[in-house]
Amino acid sequence: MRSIKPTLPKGTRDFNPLVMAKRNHIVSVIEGAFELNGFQQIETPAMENLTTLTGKYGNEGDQLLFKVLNSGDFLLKADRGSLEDEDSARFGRSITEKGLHYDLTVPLARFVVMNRNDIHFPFKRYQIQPVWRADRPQKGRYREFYQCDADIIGSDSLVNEIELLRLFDSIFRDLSLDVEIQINNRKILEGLAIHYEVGGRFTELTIILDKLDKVGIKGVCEELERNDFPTQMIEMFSKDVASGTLEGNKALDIIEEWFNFANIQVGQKGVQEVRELMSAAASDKVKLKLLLARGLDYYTGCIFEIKSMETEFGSLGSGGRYDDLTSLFGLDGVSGVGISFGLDRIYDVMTELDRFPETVDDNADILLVGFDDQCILKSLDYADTIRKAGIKCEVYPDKVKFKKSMKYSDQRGFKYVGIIGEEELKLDVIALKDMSTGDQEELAVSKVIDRLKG
RNA sequence: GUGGCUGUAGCUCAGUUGGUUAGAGCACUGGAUUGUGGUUCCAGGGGUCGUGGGUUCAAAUCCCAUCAGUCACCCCA
Repeated sequence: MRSIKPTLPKGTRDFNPLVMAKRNHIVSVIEGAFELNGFQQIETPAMENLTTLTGKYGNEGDQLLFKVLNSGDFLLKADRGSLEDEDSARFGRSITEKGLHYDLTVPLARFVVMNRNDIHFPFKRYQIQPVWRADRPQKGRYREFYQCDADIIGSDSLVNEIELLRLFDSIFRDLSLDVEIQINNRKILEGLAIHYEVGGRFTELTIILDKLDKVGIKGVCEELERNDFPTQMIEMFSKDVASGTLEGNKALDIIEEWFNFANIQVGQKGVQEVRELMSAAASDKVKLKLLLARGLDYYTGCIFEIKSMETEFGSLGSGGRYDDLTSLFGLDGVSGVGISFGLDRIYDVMTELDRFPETVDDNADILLVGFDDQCILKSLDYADTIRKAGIKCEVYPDKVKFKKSMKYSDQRGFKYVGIIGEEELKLDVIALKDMSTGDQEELAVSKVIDRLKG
């Protein structure tokens, strides 16, 4: 038979046992903190209807959705006209109605609306699941990756933002990662857009402004020009950058003055919120970054972003408040705020910095090896006894050359091997070999347990 | 969607100005050692040289196309 070359879809990965042990370590830290803070776990399907997913992430986002071909004879409902017109988007819509979820927040909104009668608000939920994006993969970017989300729905108190900031802080502390928690507020960005007299294009504007650190003032102005922002506005902006009004601690005061002067109320509200948050955050990790614009389209208030202080990497987490997400599904007046941890990037950073505890990949403590069928069966009995004492125990199932089972136990990293041969069987003992020293001793099973527990 | 780099054994890679039967390390199997792992020694299996075309007496090597991977941009966790 001709064999098929084994391959993985682009941007996906297998996780071997060692990798899983490390990933589980991260998940258990995050999950433990979520639980301690009273978040309750939910899970939603890998697939959602495209009507649920599309139009929530902006144009770019919609293009990055993985779509699932309709089952059965999908050509029956296919829009043949669009095929003739070579309109892939329209044709695609006619043969797909499901897609893999792009994040966990939109499914949450759908969940909340569908289950509103059974939910007690404020609803604190957490969710740890893979998400899929049809992006070009590169370092730290995958097409399938895990997000660990904690959200609070149905409360617009800033206390929630404060709690989530603390959660960010404590989790990254527990993972021994030094990060900066950058915060900003979309309302300030909106105010800035009004100040620069392009109120309707504030997301677009602020995404460009956000690149100031990266491409400099010249690069930003060029991009503003390319996107047809008014020349007057660009001049005003470069003047603001030159005078330093958009950076540093004084910036907030100056921007507030603009907002007061022109009576830009959104902006004033944003400044007020950020002030409150900064003073309550009680962590030196939290940094105000006035031009921070990143995050999905649906954010309306505070936005958060996690940057590693120790390595160059994309963001390790993000979050923000969204006021209107559930209204898209017909439920008004339910505001939510949430944060998300990027498991895969945290893994990559921790691997690069070698931050995993030694103990993450601890294997079973003892392997039992029998020489013949009778010995192997007897070792199953021993194994039961040993496991009842809370010791991880495995039985080698095959009758093979002893050397081979020894090699296996060495490779798997067992601390002890329990050998059961004819002699041992007769005396009802196990020849217990300490794999690190090579020492061997014949002991009754109860003594073996004592030894391993001690 | 745009650009750079790379495709040779399961993995990591070497392969000279194009030249006979394409190599190494690791991994795997067997043996030295039939009741003892890690070290060592010996032997063995394993290849459409990404794919298709072209140049040539001759292509892993040169040219073209294509596919795949990867990195960067865009955007994002």
